[in-house]
Amino acid sequence: MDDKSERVTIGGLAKAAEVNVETIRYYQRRGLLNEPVRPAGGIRYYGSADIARLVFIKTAQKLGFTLSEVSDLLRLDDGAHCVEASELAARKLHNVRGKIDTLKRIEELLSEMVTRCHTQQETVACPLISSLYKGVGIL
Amino acid sequence: MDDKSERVTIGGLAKAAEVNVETIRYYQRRGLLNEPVRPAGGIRYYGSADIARLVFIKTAQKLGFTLSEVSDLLRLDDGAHCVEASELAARKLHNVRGKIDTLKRIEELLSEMVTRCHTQQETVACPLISSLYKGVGIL
DNA sequence: CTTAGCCCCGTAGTTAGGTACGGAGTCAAG
DNA sequence: CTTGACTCCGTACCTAACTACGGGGCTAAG
Repeated sequence: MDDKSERVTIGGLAKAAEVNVETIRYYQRRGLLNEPVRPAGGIRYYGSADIARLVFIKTAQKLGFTLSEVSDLLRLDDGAHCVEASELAARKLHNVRGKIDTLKRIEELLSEMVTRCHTQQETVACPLISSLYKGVGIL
Repeated sequence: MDDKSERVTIGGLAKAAEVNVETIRYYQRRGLLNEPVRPAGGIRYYGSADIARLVFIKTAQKLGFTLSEVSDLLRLDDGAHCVEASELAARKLHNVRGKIDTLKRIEELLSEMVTRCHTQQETVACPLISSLYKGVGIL
């Protein structure tokens, strides 16, 4: 049980979680990660729970949660708030679906413009530039 | 030909293009819109070309172009650079498709998590929270 | 015991795209 | 000719999530 993942310095924690040292401090200032007690003029030591917490944060971020939402999720991590947590995720999911729809519409528009530029037959002006001046309807 | 869209003040231009006056000034500072000459201690007047330019900027932005890309597009608007413009759009399209793929993957993950929380049968811990601690593979 | 390499802490800067503020000058209606 | 709305200009502030810097202290290896 002499695990090296216990008793690491902030630099070791940063390496283990693949984040910047400054990022860790930033998370501490934001209250996402707590600062271990500092032994009177010494340095702070971190353990595997801190690494796990950083993994949690990074994962949630990858899924599109903001740091303030990550705070909320961490507060809901007490074994009694699964419903609230999943509601938060459901809202995020809704939000993600909206973004997908918007991006699909953009994809349509862009690919049509690119195609028209490519198959430029009789056209005088650049179809892409003209479209931008004309504006796009739904968006 | 006494069109009101000629000779409008910056406030009128802002109203016509539905942007903030400060935004117009910001675009001028960024070189996206030029400042008409100011008649010695008087005020500047704008015309329909300026409105068109703002429409162009807003449309390009909606399609996901950054203001610096919008600058590029405006520079390519001389009737001789359709190819370059469409290449820029093609890169953006590629980029949009990448974003869609990522978001679809996120959608999958989130909806699975939400479902597992909802149909929580024998599980002890919240499936969502557990997943966040475990991390997600591809992303 | 020295010294290189960390750690601590506070503050400031970065990117993107604006938004806000404030004092001085100007324009147009009444 | 006054008054109220608007313009001009510079500078500062905003969000989000970091990233950088710098002076001073501590720690571990040789």
